[in-house]
Amino acid sequence: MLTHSEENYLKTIHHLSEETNKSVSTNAIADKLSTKAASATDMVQKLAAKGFASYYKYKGVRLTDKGTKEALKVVRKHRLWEVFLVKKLNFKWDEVHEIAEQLEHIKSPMLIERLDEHLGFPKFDPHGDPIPNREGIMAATKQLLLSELAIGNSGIITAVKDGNTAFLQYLEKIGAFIGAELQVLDKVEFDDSLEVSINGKPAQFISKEASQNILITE
Amino acid sequence: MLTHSEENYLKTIHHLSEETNKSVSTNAIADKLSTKAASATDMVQKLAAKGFASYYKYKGVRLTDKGTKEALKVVRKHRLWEVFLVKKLNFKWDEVHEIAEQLEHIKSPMLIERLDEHLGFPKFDPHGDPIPNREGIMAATKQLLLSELAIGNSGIITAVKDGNTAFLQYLEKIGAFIGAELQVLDKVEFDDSLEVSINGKPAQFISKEASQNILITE
DNA sequence: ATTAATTTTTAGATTAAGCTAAATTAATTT
DNA sequence: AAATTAATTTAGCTTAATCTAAAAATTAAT
Repeated sequence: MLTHSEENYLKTIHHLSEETNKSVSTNAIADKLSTKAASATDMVQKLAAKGFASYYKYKGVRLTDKGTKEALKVVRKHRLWEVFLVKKLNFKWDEVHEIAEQLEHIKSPMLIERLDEHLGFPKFDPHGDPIPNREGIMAATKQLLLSELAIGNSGIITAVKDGNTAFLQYLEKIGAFIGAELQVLDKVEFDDSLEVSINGKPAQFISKEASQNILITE
Repeated sequence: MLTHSEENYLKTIHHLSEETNKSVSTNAIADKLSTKAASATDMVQKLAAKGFASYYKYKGVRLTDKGTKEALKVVRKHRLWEVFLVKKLNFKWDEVHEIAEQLEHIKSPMLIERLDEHLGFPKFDPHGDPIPNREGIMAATKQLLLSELAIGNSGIITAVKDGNTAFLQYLEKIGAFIGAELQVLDKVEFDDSLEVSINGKPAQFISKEASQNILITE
């Protein structure tokens, strides 16, 4: 059984190596966890001894498959709790991280499965990050801002960055629901607004500000 | 800020002295927490040093007002999470204790207030135990099933377990409203039905099934 | 390619929580 | 009331997670 601290280290190592797939330095870990390098070294050696990571002195760490699996379990819990806090308890998306940092360590496989069901098996958390499923598999697609989508390309709306009421009402008005397919038809040079079609419906214009607040996957 | 362990000790001391109002022995605490008396002694001294308890060697502990306040906060959290698990995640009432033991230590006053609201400000947990409010005040009595009430005793109807329409209509017909006073006059051995008076009205019979679906406080 | 600077590890303390075994105090029995 | 039993506390050890300071290895710079 993993301690809170072990889980935090696994999650951090996973996060730091996710993009690059390279081994992670103890200093980077210490920075991320606001602790000291000496502490990170200690823990990394412990995780390696338990088979969660492979580690060579002065060369950094990487997670083993076993370690990755555990890290993804924590990520899954963290992100599901974030969805709960936002969707059910009406927290703002930027208020939930610290509470989820605590909730992610609750140990009960049944709890997390029931929570997942209760939330309707969400695929993304309120920040747009994908939620790993029970097996640790998650949507591989990178999240983009609508504003980053090239002309002619299309994607599915997965989340909004700032979910303030006025913005959500605006989205509702133009039919831009979570899950809707959206294609960029053209960009207006003048104000960086986008001409888009939503679920094949007739074209609409979306302002630069709005397009930087809508998250999609290609 | 209290540690998990400190919170567990406060809760346990509170629980053990709740009925009798007498000081609690370190052995009783150790038993309840499945730990050793020596550990309980250590912690009790620490809690006393921090002003949460008053303790005299060989004489046992009692909580100070400050300690009681903290203990009740933990109890409030525990019981609200139990309601959440049963009402929202469909756990059975006897499956929730261990998960709530973990959830009760999550630190976020805002979280617990939002949860309370989300659950509709419940007054009792799924076991019938009263939930302290934000100020630590709670209904003095535990909820019982009507079927658990002894002959001659009376109580106030506070809730029903399964509130299906047919049952509520039946209750209405016999005048058994929430808040009504109900006295058990006799038990029928044959089918375990109860002869009761409701708000002093002429006697009625309530089936075993119905009596196991009505919650009362004495 | 040495030297200097930086990064990383090791060594040794510290704090919190727990344990066992021994010592002490309280309670019970004769 | 003294002796025995039981309850409680103290002393000293252990583990996990942290820290600081010193040592060692790596990287960068002249």
